[in-house]
Amino acid sequence: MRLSKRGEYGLKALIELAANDAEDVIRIRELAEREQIPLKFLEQILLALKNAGLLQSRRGVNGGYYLARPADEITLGQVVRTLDGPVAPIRCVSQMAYERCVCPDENTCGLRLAMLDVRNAIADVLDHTTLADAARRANKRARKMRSRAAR
Amino acid sequence: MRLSKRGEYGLKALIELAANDAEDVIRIRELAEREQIPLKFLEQILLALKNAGLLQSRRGVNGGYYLARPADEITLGQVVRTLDGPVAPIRCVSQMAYERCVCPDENTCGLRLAMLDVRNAIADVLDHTTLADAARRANKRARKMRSRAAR
DNA sequence: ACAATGTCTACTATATCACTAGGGTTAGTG
DNA sequence: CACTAACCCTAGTGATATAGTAGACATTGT
Repeated sequence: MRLSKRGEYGLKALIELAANDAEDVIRIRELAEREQIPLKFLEQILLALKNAGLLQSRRGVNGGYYLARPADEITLGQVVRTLDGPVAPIRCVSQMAYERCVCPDENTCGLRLAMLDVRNAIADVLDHTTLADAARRANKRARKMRSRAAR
Repeated sequence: MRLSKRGEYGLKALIELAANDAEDVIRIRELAEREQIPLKFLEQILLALKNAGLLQSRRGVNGGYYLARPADEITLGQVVRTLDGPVAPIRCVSQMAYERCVCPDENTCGLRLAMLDVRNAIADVLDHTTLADAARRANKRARKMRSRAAR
């Protein structure tokens, strides 16, 4: 049930991009430093995200990355599936990578039915939380902390 | 986000045990054949489950395994945690294996807050589904199919 | 005694993870 | 035009986890 570092780093970077009021690019190095991510590893991750159509980039001097779509149109689910593959705990309940299992009848397999619930619970959260949501929640909390500190 | 074969086999075996009206033992070999699980691998798994207090066994002739508690008092969560470790996608939201992450403030980390939702969603299902539930759902469906076929 | 069962530990092949390395391409700047 | 700053792409690598196999040992019923 684990999110890989790949997934973790990718999400962090995208949330950072979402927080950084859209449309101005950010360099990989910048993101890597802010989030403490190995630079070359992050390169690969952002590239994969770009090839999946979630990011766009500008090359050369003053280059960098920016979100391919508005932050509230990119869900965490899309990101996780791109970087970590299927969200389902077992293949026979996966939408994106279904594979029949060995049990004689899928509809009478207690394990499968339970894991289907798990898959749906995970997908529900991941597919209904956008980068904008994640960025907003972070900022809201941060603002609350700052105003408390200011008193 | 994946359940290992270890976890899968363990759950299948326990659900099978739960379905097999309690208190009479089942041999490892029996379980392995019914569920198509490599015998020696299943041995290890059941042993781990026993050491975790979820199973009990009788040795020697007519030996075998049986549930340490009633099937409606063992949750899938207990099994998964025993065989696959923490249910949380990242350590910093884990109950059983918490570990601080690198972000400066855990309460303003957008990723962490989202993953906390995911963890809770998973735990909700796993900790509220018992072996009895899983076994019952399987049987119910099976009965429905049989009665439909009988008509 | 012996056969059928669970117990325990060690080993192994393969895959996956988390990177690192390094060369290539594009685009501004002096 | 040369140079440099950025992204692009592929290959390699060491460590760890996964999914088993193997085999000796312990217990119990007949």
